[in-house]
Amino acid sequence: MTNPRFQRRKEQRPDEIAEAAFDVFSERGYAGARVDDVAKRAGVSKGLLYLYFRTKEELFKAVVMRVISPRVDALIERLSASEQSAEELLRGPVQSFMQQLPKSRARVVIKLMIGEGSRHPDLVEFYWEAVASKGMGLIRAIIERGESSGEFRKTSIGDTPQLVVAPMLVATVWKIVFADRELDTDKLVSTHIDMLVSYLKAGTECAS
Amino acid sequence: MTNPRFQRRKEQRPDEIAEAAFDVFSERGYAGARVDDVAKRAGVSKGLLYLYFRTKEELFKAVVMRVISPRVDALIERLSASEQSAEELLRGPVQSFMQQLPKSRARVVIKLMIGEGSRHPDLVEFYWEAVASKGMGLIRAIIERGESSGEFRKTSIGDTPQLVVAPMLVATVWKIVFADRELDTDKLVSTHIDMLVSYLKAGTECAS
DNA sequence: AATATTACTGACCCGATAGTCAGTAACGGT
DNA sequence: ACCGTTACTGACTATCGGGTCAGTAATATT
Repeated sequence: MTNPRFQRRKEQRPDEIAEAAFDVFSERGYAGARVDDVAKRAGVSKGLLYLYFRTKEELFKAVVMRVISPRVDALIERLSASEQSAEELLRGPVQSFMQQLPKSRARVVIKLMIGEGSRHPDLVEFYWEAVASKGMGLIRAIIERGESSGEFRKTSIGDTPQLVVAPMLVATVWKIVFADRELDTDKLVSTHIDMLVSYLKAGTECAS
Repeated sequence: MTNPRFQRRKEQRPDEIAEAAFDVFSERGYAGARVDDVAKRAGVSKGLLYLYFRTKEELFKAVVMRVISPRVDALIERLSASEQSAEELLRGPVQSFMQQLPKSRARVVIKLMIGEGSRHPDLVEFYWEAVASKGMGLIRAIIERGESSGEFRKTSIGDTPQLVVAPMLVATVWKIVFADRELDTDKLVSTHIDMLVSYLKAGTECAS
């Protein structure tokens, strides 16, 4: 009846701990999360956690990087491989990505960046490099593709890609703050995309 | 040479303390702000602070309420008194409000709500009552006025007033997270309003 | 000038929690 | 079966910060 008190699993530990940390940070924010709780949730002692992550802040960074990077890279990959027209891209993958994110776990990262980013400048730097700038670049590229193919007229949207992404952010923030109060995320996004596309194409369908 | 060590200024203290607290919360967030620092910045002892505010949380609420309510009420006041058409309202006061907010001090309240709202449910409740629902109602009223006067066609924008306000939120969040990295707030907002209005009026100017 | 009132101070308390480390036990090698 | 290595434990320390309160001094009142 001597089942071992623990197992030695050097390989899996960091991932398991980061996963647990993600949950705890989601619920409590950075400052509110206790390292003890992270360890407990990972089924591990606090000492072990500190063996893999030098400080709480280090842990925080690891979490953000793990959750975000894969997602962004996957999207970029998918879109740049695609042969679709600009409008198809916007109405298809871009729209569905924007609809998913506010519901996904990743939304918590947005919360953390807004709430605690100012005290982790190098994390913001990383986020900018790995996420924001890539995302903006992608949007800009799509708009420009549409403009040069004649699908879209010339507008100033290309200069402010944030505009395309705006409803996603609103939906995300709304869910973070007002969780329960109903908001139809999908409709918000699709209405916006519809508006956006018709703005970009204005003058294409009827002579002004 | 005996200038008094302090003055008794019962009336002004709460405001001064709230003001200082606003600054400290801005820089550090709720959890990161030390009550000692707030007191110090207000030029007051910690004990006095606790004479006017029962807990740190109470202080937090007071700050949010002071900063937000006046602003919102002023806007509502101004708009409901106005005789302008829906389009004029959107292009005028609504647009300029949306351009101002991301630059104003009030933007920090957004940050606090997102970052720490989940641990202060009654504050979220207050914010919903005093700000969000009023704001959404106002937007909806403007859109509906435009629809019933024939300025605008029937769209689903009226159902998702968050859409109108989206670029303001994006600009605000952008400034919070990426402070230094340039973003032309004014252009972001004006482009969006332009897009919005032309979407709402589509079919009015050229037969489809 | 003496007294009463109360706005205000700051040293203190104490619970919470980030981070440490001496010791323990799982597992691979022989 | 007996090491030797090291992944792992959990009790401990140090510190930080919210909240208290006995005392002090600025003003009002007489």
